[in-house]
Amino acid sequence: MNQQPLINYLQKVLPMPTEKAEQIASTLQYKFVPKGTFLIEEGKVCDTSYFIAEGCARMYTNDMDGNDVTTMIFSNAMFANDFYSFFKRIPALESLVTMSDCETFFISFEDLQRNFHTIPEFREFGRMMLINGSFALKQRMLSMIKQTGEQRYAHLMETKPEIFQHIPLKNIASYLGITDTSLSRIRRDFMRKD
Amino acid sequence: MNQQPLINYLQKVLPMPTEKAEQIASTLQYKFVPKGTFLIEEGKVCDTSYFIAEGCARMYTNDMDGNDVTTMIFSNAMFANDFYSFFKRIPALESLVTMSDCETFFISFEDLQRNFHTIPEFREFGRMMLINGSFALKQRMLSMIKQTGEQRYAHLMETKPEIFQHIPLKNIASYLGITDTSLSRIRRDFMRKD
DNA sequence: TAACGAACTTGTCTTATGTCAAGTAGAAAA
DNA sequence: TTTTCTACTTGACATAAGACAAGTTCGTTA
Repeated sequence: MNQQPLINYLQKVLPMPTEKAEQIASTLQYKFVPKGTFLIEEGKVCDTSYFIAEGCARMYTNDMDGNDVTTMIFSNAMFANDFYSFFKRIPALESLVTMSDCETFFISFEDLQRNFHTIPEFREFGRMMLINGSFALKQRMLSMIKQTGEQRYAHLMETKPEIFQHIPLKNIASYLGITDTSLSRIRRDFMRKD
Repeated sequence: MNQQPLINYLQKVLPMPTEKAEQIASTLQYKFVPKGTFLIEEGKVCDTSYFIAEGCARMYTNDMDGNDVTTMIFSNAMFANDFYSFFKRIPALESLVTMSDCETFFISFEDLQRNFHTIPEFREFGRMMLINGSFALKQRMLSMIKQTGEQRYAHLMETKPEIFQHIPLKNIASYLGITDTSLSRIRRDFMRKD
């Protein structure tokens, strides 16, 4: 239950004095979460927010044909949440499941609201996290328009190589917007190049 | 300078007493913006936020090959902004240009920050707008994964038919993630069906 | 040990979409 | 009026990626 990764994350998103970061960190509770645990379940209101200090999780939903589509991949030092369900208090449209044993710090909706009202830095931190999340989403959306599946794969390999150790390729494929068949061929071609 | 669309929008995003909405609305200033005006310019810090009460605008950026890619289309009763540039005080990566004469209400970064600190409802409104924006972005990203260009076109025709009167098809095509050639064929096939 | 199932690969064929180039139409400029 | 430009369309061909089906590999269960 080393809080350092959480403190570092808080300060990275919104520069603030270490004491403030420690104060905020102390409002989250440590929890070990084994592989295969659902942190968010589709259809239920998401009322806990998880910081994944160590480990890896996958958010997914089903499309009209019932196919499992990975919508987001969380790994070391990221906040995992369905903000839409969390803040609007409506059933989540997606599920979140751990893909490895995880070291997490969590906070309930109530405690988070209290923080919002009592710690201005937390408010700012929350805003920055939403803005950063939106930016990442927009970049990913643009990569769907501007790049090929192969380019998206190469980028993912560079930026988050660790996820390939925990997440099946078929799930990574849907995250990249391609089929598992295509990903398999892309990987074969990559092997041959190197 | 009828503020009603703005007041309606505020209350739609975050239900609040009409007096509160009117108070917030009074912190924005009316401005008529002719077609072809840049509200945000790539490379400059975005320090004004615009509510487009009436009219239509297009956000775009250039990809590596120098192609113009439409990243977002704003029309009646929407807030147009580059939050990433606005809140982080860094140069915008995109430009925003009006595609028709527009009736707008704008607010400066300073006034908005003041509102954040003095009007709790405004703070909540801002948070909700960010969350709604993220949700829309995620849906659009998923539509790039799960749907064909034709399906995305059909959806856009249903939800924002008005933009086809002001925005050239080539710009709409890049927004849909297809080429203008493909959009032209999709539209031809649609004509034949009906 | 054998059987099974999930993850992954590969072959074949199809399809959506892109690329490039030529052509049309209408508005704006000369 | 003629010219020019931009938006848009269309044809011919190329390519990325999907669909489907048949393996292969490997860990788990019986």
